[in-house]
Amino acid sequence: MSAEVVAHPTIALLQTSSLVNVVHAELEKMILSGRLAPGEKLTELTIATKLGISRGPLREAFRLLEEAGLVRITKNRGVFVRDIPVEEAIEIFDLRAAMDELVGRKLAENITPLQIKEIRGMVDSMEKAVKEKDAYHYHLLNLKFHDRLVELAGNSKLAEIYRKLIKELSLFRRLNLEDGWLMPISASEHRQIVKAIASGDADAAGKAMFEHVMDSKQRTIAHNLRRQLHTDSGADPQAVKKIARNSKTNPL
Amino acid sequence: MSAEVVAHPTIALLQTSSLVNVVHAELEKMILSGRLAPGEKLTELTIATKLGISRGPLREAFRLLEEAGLVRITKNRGVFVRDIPVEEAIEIFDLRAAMDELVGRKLAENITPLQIKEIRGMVDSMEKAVKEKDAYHYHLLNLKFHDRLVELAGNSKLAEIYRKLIKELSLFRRLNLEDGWLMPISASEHRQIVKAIASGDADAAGKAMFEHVMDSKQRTIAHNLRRQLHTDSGADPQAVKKIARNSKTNPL
DNA sequence: TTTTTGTCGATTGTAGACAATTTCGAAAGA
DNA sequence: TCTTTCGAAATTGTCTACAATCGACAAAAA
Repeated sequence: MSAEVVAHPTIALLQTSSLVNVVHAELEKMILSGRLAPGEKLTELTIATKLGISRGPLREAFRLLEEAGLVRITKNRGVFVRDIPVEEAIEIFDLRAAMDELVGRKLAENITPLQIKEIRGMVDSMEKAVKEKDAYHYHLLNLKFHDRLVELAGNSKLAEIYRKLIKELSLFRRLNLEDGWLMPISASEHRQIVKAIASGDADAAGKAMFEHVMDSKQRTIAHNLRRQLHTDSGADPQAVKKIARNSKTNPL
Repeated sequence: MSAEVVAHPTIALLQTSSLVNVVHAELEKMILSGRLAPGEKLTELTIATKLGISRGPLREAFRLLEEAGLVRITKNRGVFVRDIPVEEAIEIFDLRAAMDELVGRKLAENITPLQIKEIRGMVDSMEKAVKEKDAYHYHLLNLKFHDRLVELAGNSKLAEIYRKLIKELSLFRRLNLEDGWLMPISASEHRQIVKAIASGDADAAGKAMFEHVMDSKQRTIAHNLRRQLHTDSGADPQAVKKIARNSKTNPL
C-alpha cells in the first residue's frame, strides 16, 4: 500500500519548481513591482547571467510572460516589457466592470455571515489607511479586497482571468499610486459595496461593483492623461479629449 | 525619406514567424482538432523529430500552450494535452454566458444595418445546414457566428479572452459534435438572438445571448454525463445528479 | 553636406550534448 | 501468485556552441 504523503516544504518545492517556474515568478514580480519598467528591453544573456542560469529556461519563462500579456516578443529583436496603451486599459476596465458586476450579484446571493465579517474587516483596514494617509498600504489592501471578492464568488476560472487582467492593468496604472486624494472616495464606495452585498440585493450589489470599477477607470485614465500632457508636450489635445470622451461613454 | 513598405508575403512570413510560432500554431491545431486527444502525452523528442526541429523551440511552444490552458506540464514527467473536468467546463460556460450577455447588450446598442445583414446571412447558412443535416458544417458556422458577434462588440480584450475560453471548451465538448438532433433548437435560438439585436433592445439581446449559452451548457453537460455513464460503468449516479443539478442552479 | 553602402559587434534563433530523473520490466523474495 | 527491488532504457532539465539576424557606425559616393 502507499504510505501517507507528508509534504516536506523543501522537497515539495524542489518537486514542483523548475528553473522556468522560479524565473517566471521572479520576472513577473520584477515587472509588476516596476523594477522592470514598461518598454524596457530584457536582454537574454544579461538576465541569464544575473540569475546564474542559461538562456534556455529563461526563454521558456519569457514565453509564459508573453502569453500572459506582460512582455512582447519581437523576432530577432528581443523581449520588451509591455506598455499598455490607454485604449487597451479602457477595454480591460470595461471588461473588469462587467466581471465585477457578476461578482457582486453572485456574492449578494451566496455570501455567508462569516465572509461578510471578513470583507467588512478589510474595509475597516482600508479606512484606517485613509486616515493615516498611507497610500501604499491602501493600494495593497484594495487589491486584496477585490481579489478576495472575486475568489468568494466561487468561479475559479473567473478568478483566474480576473487576476490576469489585474496584472496587465498594473502595467498601465502603476504611476497612479500617488493619487492619494482619491482614497476617501474609493473607500466610501467599498463601504457601499459591502452594504449592498450584505443586504442580499443582487441588483444593487452588481451595480455598486460596476460603478466602482467604472469610477476607478475614470480616475485612472484621467490621471494618466493629465500626466501624459505634462511629460509629452507634443501630445495632441484633440486626441486626448476624444479618448477621455470615449472612455466615459463606452461602458462596454 | 523612407520608402513605402511593400510586404512581400514570403519575407513577411520569415520576419514574423519563428519556429516557435509555427510549432505553436501547429500543435494548437492538432489539439483543437482532436488529433492529439485530451490526456495524451506529448514526448519532446518524438514530436521534435516528427517536425524536423530541435527540442528548444518545441519546449517554448509548450510553454505558450501551457499558459493558454491547452496542455499541462508536470516537472520531470512531461507535457500532456489537458483534460477539462466537467466542473471547469461548467465554470467556463457560466463565464461565457456572462460575457455573451454583454456582447448582446453592446450589439443591440451599436450594430449597423450592414452588420445585421451579415449575421443574418450566417444564421441563414446555419439553417441550411440543419436542413441538410450537416452537423459538422453547422458546428463550424456556429463557432464562426459567435466569434463574429464577439468581434463586433468592439472590445478586443473581451474577444481575446472569449476565444481562449472557446478553445479550452473545445477540449471538453469535442465529443459533442454528433448531437445532431439539437441543431434545430440551437438554430432557432440564433434566429431569436439576431432578432433581439436588430430590435435594439439591449435587455432582450443580452438575455437571448445569456439563455442561449446556458441552454448550450445544459445540452453539452447532459450529453457528456450520459456518455460518461455509458463508458465508465463505475460512475456514481448520485454524484452525476449533483453535478447536473448544480450546473442548472448556478448561472454564475 | 547628405545619402548610401559596407563592415563589425551584439543579440537572438536553433541545434546538439550531457546530467538528472522517471518509467518499466525482469528478477528476487514473500 | 503477488509484492518488492533493482537496473537499464527512455525522457526531461539544463547548458554550451554555433548560425542567423539586426543595429550602429564608419567609409565612400553623390
